[in-house]
Amino acid sequence: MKSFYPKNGRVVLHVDMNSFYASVEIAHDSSLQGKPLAIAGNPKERKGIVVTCSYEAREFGVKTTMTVWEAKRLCPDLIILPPNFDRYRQASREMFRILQQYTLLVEPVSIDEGYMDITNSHSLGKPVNIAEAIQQQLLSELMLPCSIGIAPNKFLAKMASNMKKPLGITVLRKRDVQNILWPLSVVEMHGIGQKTADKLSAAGISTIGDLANADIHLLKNRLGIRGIRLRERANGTDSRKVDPEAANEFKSIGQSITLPRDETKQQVLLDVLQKLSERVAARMKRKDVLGTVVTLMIRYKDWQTITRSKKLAGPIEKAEDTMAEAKSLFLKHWNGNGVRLLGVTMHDLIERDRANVQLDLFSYEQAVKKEPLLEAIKEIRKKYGEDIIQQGMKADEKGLADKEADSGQNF
DNA sequence: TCTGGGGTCCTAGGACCC
DNA sequence: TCTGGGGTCCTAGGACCC
Repeated sequence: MKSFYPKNGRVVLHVDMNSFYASVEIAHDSSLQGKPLAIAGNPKERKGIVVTCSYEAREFGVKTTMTVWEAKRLCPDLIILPPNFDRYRQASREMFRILQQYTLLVEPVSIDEGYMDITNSHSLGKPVNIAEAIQQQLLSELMLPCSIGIAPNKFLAKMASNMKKPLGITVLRKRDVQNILWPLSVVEMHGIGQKTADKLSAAGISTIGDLANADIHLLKNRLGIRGIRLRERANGTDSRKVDPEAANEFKSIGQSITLPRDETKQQVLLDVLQKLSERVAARMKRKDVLGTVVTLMIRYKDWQTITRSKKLAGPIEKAEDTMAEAKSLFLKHWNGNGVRLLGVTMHDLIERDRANVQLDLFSYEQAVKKEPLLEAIKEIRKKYGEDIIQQGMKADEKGLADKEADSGQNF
């Protein structure tokens, strides 16, 4: 019997939960079954946009990101529930636990979707049978429907899972790309939004097939390196590995909030900033990381949005430090106009263990300015032992000792 | 009554260094 | 004397996704 993908091919699944938040609510309260349901913020706090909705609601034309009043107009009987993220996170954990029963090569992408590499899971059966088993188990144990794409790489698996909803299973082989993918509009492609679609359209590229066969230099000119990559994807090529660790390597932690009304009072805004800083610091603490770049986001009442960031001399973790940086950015850049949204984000995160070493290197740099160099180096040695001191630092130590306390030195 | 909140990745210009 | 080019860091912002 021929294997599913011959010659070193891989078998990747993309599991995509169907209208996840709404499905979790229905699983939690069966009286919602079969009714038009939307998960949305409170319209009185002007956060009233639809985050997810049930398929019954979709039949009325209700869509994600629609305002609540718009959705209500289309579907007067629409049931609206506020999001319960703790409940969704719990359901998400249970869902990934099930996926991991099939293979440990599971890469969560978001709360409700993930990739699986089942290339070497022959013993579980054929890919389609594995997908069916996963879909059935999620449905019977969690009462949550999903769609699954089966393909030789992540991009095609993602495109495949999107083709049949709800409860679909779609196989997309590389040889199907021409027939199935190429006729579609470029905006259907994962990674292409309206802006990029407009740019492509201006260049005479409207279908995925056009993109697959477009001139490489033209794409490079218009879209940069993304253009090259998108063209490869349009040809069914994607070499990204399924990486179970990817979800743990997050790059930033931020909090933002849309204010109840456009706000011009400085003290009120600073109070909001304080709350945001506290929450960011709490999350950094929970994740055992420190941050070295802080970004402030201000959205004005006219929707104009600015971000202002600062690279710090050393990593920070405390709420008061985060607040101090956010506040100084705010006072420096706020133009006095009504503010609609404020956000605080920490980037360039490092794990606490490594951060401690870096903190001491930082204080070492400071110490260099005042103390004899070799003393400061000995201090650090004593604390961490020889091996933790980087090669470069040892090299620098020699040079520095010769020069005496040259405060311009940087590690 | 338009427009949430959490992210990632990429680009581009200026500073600075060699 | 009139003037290169590459690399990295920092900052701001755009595009996209769920």
